[in-house]
Amino acid sequence: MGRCVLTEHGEDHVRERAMSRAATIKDVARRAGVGVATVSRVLSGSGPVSPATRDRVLAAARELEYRPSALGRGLKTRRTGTLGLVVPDVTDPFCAELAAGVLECARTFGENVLLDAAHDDPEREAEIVDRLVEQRVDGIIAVSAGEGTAWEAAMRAGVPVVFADRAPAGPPQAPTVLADDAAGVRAAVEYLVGLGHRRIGFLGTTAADTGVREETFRATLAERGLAVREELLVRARPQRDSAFAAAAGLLQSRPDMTAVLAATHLLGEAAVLVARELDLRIPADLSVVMVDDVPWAELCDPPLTAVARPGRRIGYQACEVLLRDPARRDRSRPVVLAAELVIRGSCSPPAGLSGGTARSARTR
Amino acid sequence: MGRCVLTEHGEDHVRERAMSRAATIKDVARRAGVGVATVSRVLSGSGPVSPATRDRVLAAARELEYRPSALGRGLKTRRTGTLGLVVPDVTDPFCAELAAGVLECARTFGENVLLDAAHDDPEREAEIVDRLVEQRVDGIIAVSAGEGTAWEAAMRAGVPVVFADRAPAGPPQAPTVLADDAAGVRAAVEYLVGLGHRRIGFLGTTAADTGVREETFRATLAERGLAVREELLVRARPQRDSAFAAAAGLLQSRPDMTAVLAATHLLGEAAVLVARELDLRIPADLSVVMVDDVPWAELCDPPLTAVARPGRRIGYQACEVLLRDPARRDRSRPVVLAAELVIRGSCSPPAGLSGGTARSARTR
DNA sequence: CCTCGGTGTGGAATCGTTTCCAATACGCTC
DNA sequence: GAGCGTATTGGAAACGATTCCACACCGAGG
Repeated sequence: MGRCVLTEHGEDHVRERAMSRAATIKDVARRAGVGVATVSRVLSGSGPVSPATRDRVLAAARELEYRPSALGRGLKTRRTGTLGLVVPDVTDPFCAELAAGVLECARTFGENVLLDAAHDDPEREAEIVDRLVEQRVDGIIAVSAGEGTAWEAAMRAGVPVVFADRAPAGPPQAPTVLADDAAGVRAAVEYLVGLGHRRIGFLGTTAADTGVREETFRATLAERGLAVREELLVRARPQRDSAFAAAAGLLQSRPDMTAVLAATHLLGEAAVLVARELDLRIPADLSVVMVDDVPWAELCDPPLTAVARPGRRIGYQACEVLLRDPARRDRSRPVVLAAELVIRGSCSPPAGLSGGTARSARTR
Repeated sequence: MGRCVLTEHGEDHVRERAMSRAATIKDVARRAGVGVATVSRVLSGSGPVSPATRDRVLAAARELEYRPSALGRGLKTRRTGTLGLVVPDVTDPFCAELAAGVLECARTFGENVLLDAAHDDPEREAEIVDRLVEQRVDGIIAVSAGEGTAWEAAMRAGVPVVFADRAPAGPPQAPTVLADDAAGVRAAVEYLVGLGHRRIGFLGTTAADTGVREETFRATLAERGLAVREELLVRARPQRDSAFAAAAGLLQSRPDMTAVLAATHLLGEAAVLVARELDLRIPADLSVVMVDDVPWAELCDPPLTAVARPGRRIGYQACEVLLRDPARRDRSRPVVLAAELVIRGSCSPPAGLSGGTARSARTR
């Protein structure tokens, strides 16, 4: 038939593609000599089909390289097989880990994931949600920054929402999956206090998400009979430069502080870098604990003690809550996943206790 | 009208949502007393509409909280406003950075991004591509692991593909955006040689993507008149444990090696950790350079000298190539973005030259 | 011989948009 | 006042799937 039998198949494809566009179910039906309904039945595995017809349809589909269109299907079935994931920032290791969890779980359900980053901007977040609704996603998983209004709109539009890692303050009633930040911070503070620290600093953010961390910090100190010294609590905006400024301010002006708890890995990074700049040795001059056990914690010298929050599992579970058993989704309180204090080398008893050298915080 | 004027609006919404499902263009048309065509014209801004009608339609749309369905629109226009992004692993800082670039650019074009991770598994990659084609994405950006066959299928199906960061070996002819790995590695090797190093190790991977790095490593050594010593070249699989094993093997068995180039940040991490374990001081006993300037490079002690590859810009550009001017996309050679050697504190002249202390590589 | 209950099968409606095309009305010019 | 271009507008046909419903066929039971 063709001049070159070996490449005939390939030529076929090229010609078909080049001329008409992608094959539709109608093309398959025609080629197999059956009706579209039958093709649909074969491909979706529903309804009775005789083995002979099935084979013909399957063959036709293969020959045409037929791929059902998610658009056509979604229009009819009202499901897109896609869900939305909104995070503050993909390059944040914690968010990335969470996203990996979502991806992993979504995959087991055969769902796709539409990702976007809101950069802690409520307005941008609202716009993203709008677009996700427009895409008719089957659900949204959100590490939310803004207030609830955007999410309320989504839920009104019939799109289920699950919050991950951060519980929004506002009214939107939606299932939530969180890390047990309180327990983590409590463990960290108690660890420091147990080592003998009395003047412990706190680096937090103005964003809502470190709120419980700060509260727990205060509460634990109080429980242990230690006064909370307001001048040791500093808050930064969630940007890198702001974190630095905050850390610099705290470390420079409080020479009697012997330990610091960074409520965020960005703040932990800032603390480490500023300490190095100020020639403060960790842990001899300053003990450091950080929330979020990002990969570099172990690479630091000394390796950083940190509160490990299970980002991947949070993402996985959030996705599971969203997709499994949507009926039971609405009632039920937040899922809380354990956080764990990973003790490494960045904390020691304070200088006075251990007999270490007096600290030298020269401001060059 | 309502018993409580203040909440009437809200009740309206609830009732409408609870009963019927989301408003369609037909609902808007009816409410505004116009035809669907007119609504479409108003909302998409095409065609002439009288100001009065426009206002009525806009009002109706607002009252109904109407959101056009991307499904219906996509079916008709053959564009989904969504593109696919396939990376090896979202939690990898470089991939995350690249993804952020894609997100950023896609946003300026009003496109959504469907993300998935192939985990360096060609089979999985093929499956992902299949799903993206089924979703009828407008294009795919790929940091590909597998051979070209999956990508060929996508392109046959009419989905444009752009490769980012890695050029696939196979036949699939598609635009590509790369970092100038060769220049980066060359700069790194020359830097080490310039410092006086003669016995330089290389940690690479079995994956194809470090191929040019190894070649350039060899070539640069040769140019500088240095023999390439095969026993100093080690390759690991792209998993963490394999990287460790490779680093351990190299550092332990080659006590005369004075510097090492890690072709990957995972390998750099392994090198640093193994060196610490072996009580090798960096840079006194061993100089270390790594490809990919991940955030922790600066946090290391000493901070790591690294080849910075512009992940974000690669992603941004890949997306731009995909979306802007699709005609000119096909011809034209790969876009190559500069990589830069960022010199920090992990390299110094070898011990023999600088008069440093003799190294003590005890294997405890 | 005639119903009856299945089994396969195809036609046609439907999902929510865009867009072509025809129809209407309006303001001019001649 | 007729003719005509132009500004608006609505109806209807796609787009590509699923699915309801009707129909044909066939062996069994009355």
